Amino acid sequence: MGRGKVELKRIENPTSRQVTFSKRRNGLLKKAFELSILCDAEVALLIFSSSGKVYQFASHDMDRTVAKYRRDVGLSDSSNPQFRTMEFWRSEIEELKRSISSLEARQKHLSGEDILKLGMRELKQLERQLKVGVERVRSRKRRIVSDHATLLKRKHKQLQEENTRLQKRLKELDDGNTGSRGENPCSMLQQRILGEDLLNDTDLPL
Amino acid sequence: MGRGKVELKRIENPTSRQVTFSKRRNGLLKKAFELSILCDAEVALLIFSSSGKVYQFASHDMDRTVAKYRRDVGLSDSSNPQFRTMEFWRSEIEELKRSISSLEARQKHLSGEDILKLGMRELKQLERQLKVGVERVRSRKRRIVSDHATLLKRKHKQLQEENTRLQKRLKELDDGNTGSRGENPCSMLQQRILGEDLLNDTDLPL
DNA sequence: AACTATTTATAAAA
DNA sequence: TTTTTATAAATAGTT
Repeated sequence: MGRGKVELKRIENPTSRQVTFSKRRNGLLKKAFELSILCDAEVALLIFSSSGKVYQFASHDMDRTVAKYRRDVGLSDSSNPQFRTMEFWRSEIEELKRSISSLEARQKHLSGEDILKLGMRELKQLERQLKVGVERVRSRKRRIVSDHATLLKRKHKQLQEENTRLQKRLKELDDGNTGSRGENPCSMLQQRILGEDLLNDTDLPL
Repeated sequence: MGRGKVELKRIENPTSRQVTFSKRRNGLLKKAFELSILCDAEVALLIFSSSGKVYQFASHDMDRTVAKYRRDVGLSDSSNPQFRTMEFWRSEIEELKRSISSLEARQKHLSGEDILKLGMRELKQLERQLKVGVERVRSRKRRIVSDHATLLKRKHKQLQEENTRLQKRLKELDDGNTGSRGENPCSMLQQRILGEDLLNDTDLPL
């Protein structure tokens, strides 16, 4: 990504190596951050410049992530003195994980996934529940639209009133100053400006 | 870098989150590797997918790099192994609880509850998803009924064939032994008995 | 640190 | 997942 391709080997020129390090380090840290957010991943990144300076990113907590890594990869010292306490927590966690599994299963069912093993009775119940959900969502949507329409009507009325007021005032001025006929162009201008102001927050995000 | 800009927040769609994770993970690992080569840096990268799978890159050696990091940064109490473990479990539990909360919230939304704070866009998406769910459930129901009908047809055919066979045999016996005419009541009996047997498991639980 | 011409990465779709 | 394609991002070389 740049004026030229670069081959994958240590950059010999110390200056450009330093510059490249600075740029790419930032890029890498940024991307690590993005990955953790976008994909809900746990990411830990350690970078030591050749001069020994540290740069780091940890989505959760460096120690936690490293501990997790050690657990997954290597040694498990189950002969720990506080093994009992650990066991307690472990079971606590197992229970939480079970809760999550069942919630996730339910979630899938509600999305119509993983329903091959369900019987007719469960399917009917599921369909009923989904219909209720759809109806509630629709109802809420209707309500929002309706509320918004009411708001628009009110603003519209205000606009009309203001408009009438303005035109009246202009006509008074016009009649008082000159005998010229026809619309005063300023009335149109005023109307437009006022309109833009009042309409500022009337957009319904669809 | 793609067909569209993407905002920095957790990707809600699980499929595209997985796809994105896969791509970006590879990208991140590649860039970590490149940085270590090009700039002669020591880089360690740990990535845990939300499903718990680990991916790692270490230009030198994970433990060495982590140890170096601890020397530079973590001189605190957190280097105590027991403290670390405790912290690890604590944060693990907190994260699980957070997951449960968010799953429960999502569940409520899918049931049409707690949707007052959702905007029009979210509501639309929710409705779409619910409709997809309903359609999938209906489709599955249709499939079950259809399969069941097929099964019934097959059994029915078997019954008819068996019936024909039995009647023929009875007629042969009848013709050979007596000159009496009319249906032999036993044929009806046989048919019923056989029928009950074959129909044993043909009930569709509705 | 800024500026672009280019190369890369990747979002969306298949 | 992997491939393809259109675009968004990153960044190499330059100022």
